[in-house]
Amino acid sequence: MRTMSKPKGAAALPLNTILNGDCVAIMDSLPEASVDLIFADPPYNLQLRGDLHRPDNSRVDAVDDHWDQFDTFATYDRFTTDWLRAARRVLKPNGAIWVIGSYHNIFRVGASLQNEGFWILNDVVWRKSNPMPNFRGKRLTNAHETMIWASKSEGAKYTFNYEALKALNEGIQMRSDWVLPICNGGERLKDANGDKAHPTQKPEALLHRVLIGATNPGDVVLDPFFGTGTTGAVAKMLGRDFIGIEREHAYIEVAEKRIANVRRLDKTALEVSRSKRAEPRVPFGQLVERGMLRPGETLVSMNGKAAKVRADGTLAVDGLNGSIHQVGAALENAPSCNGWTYWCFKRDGKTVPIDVLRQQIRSEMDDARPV
Amino acid sequence: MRTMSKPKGAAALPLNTILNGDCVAIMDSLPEASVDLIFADPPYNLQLRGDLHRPDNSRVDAVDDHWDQFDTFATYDRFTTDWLRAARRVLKPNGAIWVIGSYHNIFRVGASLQNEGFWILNDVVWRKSNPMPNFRGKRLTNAHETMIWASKSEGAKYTFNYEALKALNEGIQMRSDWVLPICNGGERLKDANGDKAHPTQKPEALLHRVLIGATNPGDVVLDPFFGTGTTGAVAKMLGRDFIGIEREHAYIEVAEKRIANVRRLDKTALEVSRSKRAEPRVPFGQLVERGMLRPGETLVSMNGKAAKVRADGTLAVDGLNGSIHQVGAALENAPSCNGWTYWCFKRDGKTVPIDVLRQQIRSEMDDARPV
DNA sequence: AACTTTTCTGAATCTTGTG
DNA sequence: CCACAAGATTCAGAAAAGT
Repeated sequence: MRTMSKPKGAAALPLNTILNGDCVAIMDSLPEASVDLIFADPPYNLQLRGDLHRPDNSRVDAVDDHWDQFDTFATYDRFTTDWLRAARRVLKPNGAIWVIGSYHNIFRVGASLQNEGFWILNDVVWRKSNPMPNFRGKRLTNAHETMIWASKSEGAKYTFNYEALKALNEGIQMRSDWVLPICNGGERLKDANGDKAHPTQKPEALLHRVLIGATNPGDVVLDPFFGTGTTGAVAKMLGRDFIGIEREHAYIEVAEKRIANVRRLDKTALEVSRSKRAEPRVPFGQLVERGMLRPGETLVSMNGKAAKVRADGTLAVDGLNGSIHQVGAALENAPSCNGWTYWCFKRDGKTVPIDVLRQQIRSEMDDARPV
Repeated sequence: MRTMSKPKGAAALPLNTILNGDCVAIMDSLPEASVDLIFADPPYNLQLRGDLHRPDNSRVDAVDDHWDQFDTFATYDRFTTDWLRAARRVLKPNGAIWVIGSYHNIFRVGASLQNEGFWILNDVVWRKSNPMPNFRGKRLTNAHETMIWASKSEGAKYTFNYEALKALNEGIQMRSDWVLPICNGGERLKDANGDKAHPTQKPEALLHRVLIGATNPGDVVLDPFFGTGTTGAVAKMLGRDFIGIEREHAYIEVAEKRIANVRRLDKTALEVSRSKRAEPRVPFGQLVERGMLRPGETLVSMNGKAAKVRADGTLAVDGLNGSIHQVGAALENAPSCNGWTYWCFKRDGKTVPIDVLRQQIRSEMDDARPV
């Protein structure tokens, strides 16, 4: 009696297939309130201008695909509202949605989500361990993307596997910031020419965490911007069903081949290998920002040298300035110097190595360890 | 004649004071295009329902102040648009704004910023090293807040002290995710009863990094939601001027006392590492004019290319001639080339980059300049 | 084969001054 | 407004190439 235990209309769901076409039209053709989770990676509307070159003159292969072009914010908002409405219709009352984006689009997406009645549960920051730097030194390294997790409406009973995520995080409650590398290496899909098959392929680790935390085995996961099928691959691996929607034939072809090669995991295989984290690096500047040392304060070395702390975390001593390591090395006329053990500060008449302050910060960071 | 050297209307700026009242009305009363930076920590529109209790049944002291209550998203959007418009008017053309918020309000704030013509430069995640856990285990630990950094308009020349932030981060480009502890301990201001004076006091370390990175000494920083004055305290310490606006008398009282106790840092402590772009431009021809290089002399590149110096400060190599940059770019078949680091000259058998000669000229210029 | 060095690349709203 | 030229600018990790 398998069909009887399923909700009405579920039999019509095209499970574990990729549907080709516009996601709004296709979602409208699916039965109402039929999927448990939606994961969406919509176009970011990057609005890039000219070319960008690295300092070594190589050209950055930017996202200039036609599907990321929108005339105005208003056009993008209409696009967003349209697909969110269609998505909300196919979502079960206790279902949830995850949307990923960058500062180019995520604020518009978030506002639209709220306007359409979704209820935001968390915003989750994907902190990239290896982002592309800012080559021209004109802004901060754009080192993260944002995901929004929302239930269909306020008060809905969404799925949240608290203990599973806590286990993934070595027994500590999972935080809203996730440190994960970008997708490259063997995981990155290539086309026939050896070029990347999709400009913005997401890492499977990201989807792994989302699906473990927000779905149960057997749940139906819909991805309206399927691309090369990371959502489908991870869903299959974790024993969830998926429905993919994608406009580009080329991406579908790659995705189908990819997913065919995925093996559903048995339970024991679900264990994740985890590497122990090295001692986190603490920039000296943080001691200044946090008021542990004051700009203008004098640091001294064991052999009587002295230097002044500046507001940007460098040291200055007659004409010379640089990092704690550089200034130490220069004063000692040595090729290198560990500034952390070289410099001391004075408190209550006592001379204390600044490394003590670094240890203090590290112990605070341990409390926050996100992995 | 102090007033004559000041820009028009600047005399009217109420520097280093806290103005009591509604921020829109007060900003409208200030002269147009008069402040360099705005830091805003607007109400978060938290929409908390009822009380929250910890597992041990103690009550969480939530933000339920009357100033954080908005009926609907539309009401909040109107409020946001109103203060952003007023803020944009008082901002100088090359000024910038920072706004901090959480998932409750930041998406609406970000969309409004874009709608009003601000140009987003980065979104910055403040990752809290010691956030409040999620007691119910129903969501992820809300471990971060989001700041949006935007210029007044696209293409504006905002202030960004790239080198100073890089120095603060021990020589590595500053990223868009900042790990800092929340404000507690001695920094957390208490009222007469020993309770926290303000529910959402921001850490000074956060403002330190913002002001070091996005302002210069002497700049005017406006905070329209001043609260207990973290912005003012850090601005004063770092030699920036501030203007605070706050509705609640109780907060103003605390802030004034707090800021009075802050000492301004002296000038040497405020100096930060500066970008090469700020250094004076030296034409290559000057090296020839001064006899540091002789016409007819051969320059070589690291990879073995050679060119001859001509009397007018251009280089020549078989048929080709032009500036040190143009010839380097042509020889390397590259879009551009920094001739100063590309070309070397020979002295006493050693190969030396011509940039050394430029540095020599620059240091002579420093000696000649009155400090 | 093991190890070191070089090369390559990633959702990027990425310069500034002069004429 | 535009065109042109000077010249400043990158981090982590994997793959490829060299020893």
